[in-house]
Amino acid sequence: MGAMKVQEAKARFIESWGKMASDWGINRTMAQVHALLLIAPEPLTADQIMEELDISRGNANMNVRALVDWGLVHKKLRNGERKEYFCAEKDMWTVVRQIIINRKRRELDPMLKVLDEIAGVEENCPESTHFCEVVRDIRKFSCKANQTLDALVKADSNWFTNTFLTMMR
Amino acid sequence: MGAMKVQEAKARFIESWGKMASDWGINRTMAQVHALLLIAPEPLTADQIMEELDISRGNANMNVRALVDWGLVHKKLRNGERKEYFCAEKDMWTVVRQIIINRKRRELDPMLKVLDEIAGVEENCPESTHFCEVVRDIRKFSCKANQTLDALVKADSNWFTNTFLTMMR
DNA sequence: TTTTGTTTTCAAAAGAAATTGAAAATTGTG
DNA sequence: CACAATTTTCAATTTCTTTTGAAAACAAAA
Repeated sequence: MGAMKVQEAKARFIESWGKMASDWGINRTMAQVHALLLIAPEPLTADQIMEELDISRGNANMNVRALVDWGLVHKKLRNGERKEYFCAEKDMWTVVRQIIINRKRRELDPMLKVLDEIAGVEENCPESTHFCEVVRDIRKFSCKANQTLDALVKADSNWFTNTFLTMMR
Repeated sequence: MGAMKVQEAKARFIESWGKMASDWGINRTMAQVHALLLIAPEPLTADQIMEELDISRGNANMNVRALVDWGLVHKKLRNGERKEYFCAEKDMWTVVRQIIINRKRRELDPMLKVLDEIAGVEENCPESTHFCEVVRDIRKFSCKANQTLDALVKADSNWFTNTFLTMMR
């Protein structure tokens, strides 16, 4: 069997990255734009993104901006040019760290807040006692996960790949 | 400020659990059924789930079955009764482990397979060289994540809460 | 200031996903 | 077997999400 052509490989990468993201509750197009910029050797303009992915200007704009908000894509300006160029953060550890930071803030933190509040429910019958037990257990666990993620975010790339993973053997 | 009433707290828990899940690409109702069973002191029937969450029979059936497939809910039969009862796995470590196992199999594994395939693309121009670099970097990272998750799944609850998290300080 | 190139917005349309509910299938019981 | 209780299925519907594209806003240059 012959080796795959680079154009086919790129298309497969963009498709899979998008599929994976949408499984994880992230807009498919946002992930495809991210994938496209990850494998682009040079920064791209909005027009190039529209062209490559065959999407509208509004869509391209929205999703590029979301990626910039997530800290996964950077805006680049070239002197003498009015167009904006975009390029993806290529360091995988930084990419993962940014994703952890964002999802933690948007999803884990609000859940922890709710758990805190409902853990203080009045406990005056067997039903509420059982409820409190379950909630406190989940709360304890979530706090640990929270701490772990904080530590991971602070850790640097080498620490992660070397120390942490060797230990995991 | 007075303590929250248990009925309100339960409703808040079910709502938040569902919200969090849908952010993560999981059917909201599936998570609400899960939340309901987590805080139910006794196993519930399909009819009780329909009643509590105000959903249709078909919906209740689909989502309970999905939860059983995920290993998060167990079917219980009472002798002399034809109805099926359902109760949630209450051990949080088991819950998290099951979720990791399922999502890994459904989403990480297929992505790794694609990365393997496209990492072998023919490398005969600067463009394909850059592409290969990026893909191999992502692949290396994903393999590490994969190993880490495997180790986590094998680890037991105490190991997680004690060893791992203490180290994370 | 006016023109021109570029980005942003957002209401409407299209598309995807979840839900319903009634019919069909299944399963235990007399 | 026939009956009754229960679960499962799935086409039609509803609901939620994403995308489009044209108009508005913006910003650099003339």
